Amino acid sequence: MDERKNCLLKEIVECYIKEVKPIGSKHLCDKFHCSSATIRNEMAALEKLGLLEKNHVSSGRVPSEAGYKYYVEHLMKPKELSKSDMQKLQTLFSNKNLTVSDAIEKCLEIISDITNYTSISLGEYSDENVLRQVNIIPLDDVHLVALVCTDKGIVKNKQFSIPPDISMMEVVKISEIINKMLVGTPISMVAERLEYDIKPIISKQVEQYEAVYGIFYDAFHDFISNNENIHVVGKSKMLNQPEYSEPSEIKRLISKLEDEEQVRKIEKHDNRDISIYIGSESNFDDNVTVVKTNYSLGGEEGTIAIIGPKRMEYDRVVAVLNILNKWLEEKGD
Amino acid sequence: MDERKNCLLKEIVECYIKEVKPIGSKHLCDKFHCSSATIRNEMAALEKLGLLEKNHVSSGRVPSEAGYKYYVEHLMKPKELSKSDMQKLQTLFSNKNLTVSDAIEKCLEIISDITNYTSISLGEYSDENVLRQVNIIPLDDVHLVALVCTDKGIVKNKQFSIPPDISMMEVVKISEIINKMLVGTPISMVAERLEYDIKPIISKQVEQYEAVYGIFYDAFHDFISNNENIHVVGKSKMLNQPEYSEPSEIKRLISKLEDEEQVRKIEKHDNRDISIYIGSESNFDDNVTVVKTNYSLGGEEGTIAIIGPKRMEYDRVVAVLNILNKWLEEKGD
DNA sequence: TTTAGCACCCATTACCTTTAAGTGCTAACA
DNA sequence: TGTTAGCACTTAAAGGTAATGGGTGCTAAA
Repeated sequence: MDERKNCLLKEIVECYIKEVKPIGSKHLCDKFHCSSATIRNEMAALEKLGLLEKNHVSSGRVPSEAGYKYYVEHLMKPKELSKSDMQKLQTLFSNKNLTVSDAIEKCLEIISDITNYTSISLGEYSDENVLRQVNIIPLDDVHLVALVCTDKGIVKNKQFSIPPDISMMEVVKISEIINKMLVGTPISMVAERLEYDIKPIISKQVEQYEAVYGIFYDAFHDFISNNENIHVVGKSKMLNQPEYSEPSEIKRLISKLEDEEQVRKIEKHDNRDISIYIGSESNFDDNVTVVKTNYSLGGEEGTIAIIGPKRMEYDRVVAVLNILNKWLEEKGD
Repeated sequence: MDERKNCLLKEIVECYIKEVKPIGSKHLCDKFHCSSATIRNEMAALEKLGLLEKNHVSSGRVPSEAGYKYYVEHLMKPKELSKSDMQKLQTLFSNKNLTVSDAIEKCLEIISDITNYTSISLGEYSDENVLRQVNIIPLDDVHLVALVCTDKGIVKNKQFSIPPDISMMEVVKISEIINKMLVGTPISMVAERLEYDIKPIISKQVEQYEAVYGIFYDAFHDFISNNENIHVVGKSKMLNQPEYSEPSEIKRLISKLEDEEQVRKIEKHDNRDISIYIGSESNFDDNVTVVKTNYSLGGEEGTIAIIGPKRMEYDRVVAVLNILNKWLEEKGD
């Protein structure tokens, strides 16, 4: 890989990203001040290295997966964002009063808007959340709302109807015991401590303790199990990409994006770097690239991912995520 | 419209729904014990009545919008559901412990599953919800969670940071005033009473009352303005319909289904009947039919709508909604 | 009122040809 | 030794033509 091959590959990748057509040797003569034959020789070499591909024997060249990878790792430089893109980001940054989940949602919308790709978030409450308090709010004789609140301000509520042989007072009493003993426990540990620390105590003090225990178990369990916040924004954006001109391809992709199980295959990222997973590396679909980064914000942490075609505008996407990352970091601490 | 024309139209509509191909006269000879020429005469008559259409001069017939309408109003009979469909519904009905929004969501999933069409819900909290209590839960010196709870068990929470010159105690004090005065007020009226009944009082008792007032205003405002619960389930189901074989059509539809503003054009229905809006009547897209019904469940009321192609299996859809309706009614009261 | 017969219509398909874009290879050149 | 011109070759895409098949409306006779 000499200097000229690097330049050539860079040119071919970037040109292909723009034009979506296989690149022929003639198109590059001018830029490289040489004849098409010379370019062809170089291209043949790049193909031998596995960085370029042909669709058929006499077609122009297209970057291979390895070619894209080499490009993002060695050749690409993040791009300056346009004025209008920066403005859109500013509207997000200036909005101070968003809740965590709204901020992330808004984030995704803006990403989708300025990149024209699909964006997703995979979030969950972090272990920084410790139990702050449990409230029982009676609605009437048989209905109550159980409220679980963490010190990071995440609040979940669940409604219950209690069996007729249990008095509301007993439930409230137990909530008080929990408040005394479990406050400060990381939210992920609460279920366990409920079982081993609380259950033995209430089994002595309360008659129908199994039923009452169930209420609290459910309330916490709900907190934990609804822990996964998955959002997918801009599903239809991908359809504007020229690679989705075949109905069958469109259906395949849209169905995948609709299917939470499939989306969950995009695993969480584990650091703040921006990582790029191309095609088969994406773990989601061989025809897309997934770009990921991490966030940690107000007791929730997770991954933001952008899904685009393999010929994604990597330089812009990385630039957007860089800026977003900086913002999330400031906001997170 | 004599008896035979009715039969013929019914046959054509139902056949077209199954086959998705224009129906020619020959296909109906056997069933009607007459020659194709006779059928052709009748078809020409039905076309003159505006109930059938031709794609081009020598093609078979296709039901017109008016034809579908006549069919659903005069000819269609709700179908018996299959065993497996009934079983799927049973899994929904047997699940007792669902919250309102989960129940509706589940409902939509099952509808989409058994009809293979897209289903949506447009819900909002009903005026049956009256304010039950407001809680202020301090998180630390400057952060608090405001909690609004209605007697139907709908609970919303919102986190605030309070300005440094306001003490937490003042906020709590005002929450007590609100609890004394506003409990029992329909949730839609709270903002108004807050302005006219509460504000004058606290303006005397609290120094920085504007800021504190803002907190409660925001908390309630959020309750009201996040009032619209829109869910769309099974967007990709429509893509399995043979009418969506053109990329441009697919994009158009998916983009519409993704766009909340567009979906909102499907207006709320106002009674428990099942109503059918075909094509241009749908207010959403000329190429689809929207079937609507109403629900009222645990303090939330709204509309469930099914979006399918105009050649929807009306008889099955109506049957499903009939059963669902019955269940929602039982559960609602 | 129903039917057979016939002329006619047109979307779809298959097949063929042309065109344009591009390649690899060879041999000559600097 | 790297570069280039020239040439034979490949292929997808576009265009043109013809055949096919499913359908119609109309007329005239039963």
